Amino acid sequence: MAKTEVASLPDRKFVGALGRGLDVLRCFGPRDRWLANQEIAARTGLARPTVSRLVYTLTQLGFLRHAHASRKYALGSAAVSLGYSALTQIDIRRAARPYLQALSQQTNASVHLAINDGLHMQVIDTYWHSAVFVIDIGSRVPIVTTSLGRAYVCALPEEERKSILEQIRLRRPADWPLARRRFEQAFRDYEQYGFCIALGEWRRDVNAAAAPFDPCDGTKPLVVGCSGAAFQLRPELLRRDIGPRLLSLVGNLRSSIQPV
Amino acid sequence: MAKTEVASLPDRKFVGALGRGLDVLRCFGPRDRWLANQEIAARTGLARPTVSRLVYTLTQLGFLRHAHASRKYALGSAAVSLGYSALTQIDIRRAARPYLQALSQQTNASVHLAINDGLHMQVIDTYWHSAVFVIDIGSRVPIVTTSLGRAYVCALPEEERKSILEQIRLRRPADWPLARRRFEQAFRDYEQYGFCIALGEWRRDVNAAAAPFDPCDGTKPLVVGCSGAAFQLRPELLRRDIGPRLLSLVGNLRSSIQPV
DNA sequence: GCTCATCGTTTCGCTTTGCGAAACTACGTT
DNA sequence: AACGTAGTTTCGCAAAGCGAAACGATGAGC
Repeated sequence: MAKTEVASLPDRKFVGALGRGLDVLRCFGPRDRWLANQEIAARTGLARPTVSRLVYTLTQLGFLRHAHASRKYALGSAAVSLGYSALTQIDIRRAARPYLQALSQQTNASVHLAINDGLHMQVIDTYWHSAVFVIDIGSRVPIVTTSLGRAYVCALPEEERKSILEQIRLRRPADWPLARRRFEQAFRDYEQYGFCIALGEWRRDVNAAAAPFDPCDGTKPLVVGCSGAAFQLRPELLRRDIGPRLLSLVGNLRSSIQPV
Repeated sequence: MAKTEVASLPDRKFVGALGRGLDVLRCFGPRDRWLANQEIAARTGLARPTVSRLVYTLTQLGFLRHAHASRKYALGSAAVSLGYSALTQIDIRRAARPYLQALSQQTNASVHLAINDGLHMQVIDTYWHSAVFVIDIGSRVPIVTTSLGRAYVCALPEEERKSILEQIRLRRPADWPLARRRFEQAFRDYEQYGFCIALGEWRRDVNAAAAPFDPCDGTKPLVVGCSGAAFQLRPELLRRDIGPRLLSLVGNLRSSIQPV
């Protein structure tokens, strides 16, 4: 009765204190760069003294840093390090760089490489020409309304796909009917052409196409996407030109990492 | 007596289990992408059952992922996410991009933006022309032997500088006499010119210069550096041309973020 | 096939951790 | 000055979670 939810799960293997600490770290994001102790407590549902200690620990270890003026915390350099260590492990990123750059130049549009994290896609590399519409490295975009997200979901095995869609349904029941129809269309596109398209759904006046890339090493698929102003990337262009280019990019990428 | 070192520090505020879990995460790096349970145990000095539980917890939360084949672990997508969340918080990075790119083109050399993490500098953005010598985003370079590291240390307030140098001394007592002389030279450079230089110390045939940038918001200084083949970036060029360019870059950067 | 070695997981009892109510402190505000 | 608010510290106690040892799984050597 002391514990609220964990009581039902007497998982002896799970180290609670570590989980709570990581929950604290997860509170921080592009939206919430600086958080006070109490905001963290509110978000995580932890008692304030607990938060106080966790934050102290995380600060000691460099995962958080403290702004004395505002009495708030932000992610620290150890978090950056960790993320980059994680990043360099994705060596596809490095292999893909020249291809992305080339595609960006050929199409005069932005090109992105993204991985999945929960119900978002996280952009891990990007090239853009016009600075009008910028998704920088590190941006996160929703899975439902973007071509990046859809291509990812389409590439998943049946079971995982259902699981993700179910989570999306639960998250926003109101939007589900529309989202579902759109996704089914995307899935037909994917089966027929091998890539997905989204027209002005996430941001008005931004069209995009994306194709998945399965590294075939047991890890989750990555996605390569191309996006730009709607008046530039007309649906026909995306379908006839950009989409096939994405597919050929993915093909090149595959053969360039295969020998290794 | 159960605890080895923590016993002397009865720090009631420090949450040990969290610290241990983060230690596990820190084992992973560009060098060690895949680690087995026991390797982690060896590195962290934790008992194997403990590692087993921590790893289980971290995997549950997406910070590690498991390769069934090799029975090893690697950093997972949550780690990438966290790092990127941390990254986007450094908005100087975004502001600096065009300047870095321009400098790289002007000098035909590699340009880096780096932050400090412990006794290393972590590269958070990079531009290069020749692919001969590549420090990719996410690379970590030592603090002692690189211009990036020295510029950082030089820019620190007296007390912190001493603390870092002390750590370096303790880490590698044998190298200290040389490191010290080199650093003192770098410090004179810094005081006189505002930037630091390193000639072939970290990698033979690679020369570099770097200048610190203090964001003046209480956070640690960043460093901008320029490096390239020794035959191209001769000492005189670094001192007369590249160095001043770095200073002007830093100045531009400052004025471009000041209004915001 | 059998044994032995190695690595990972699970069990289990004991100690210590580390949680949370409440008290305390430090600021800012009315 | 009194009050409100956010953060920290105290303290007693439940239980978290650590580590020795047992167990299980996998692979090598013969």
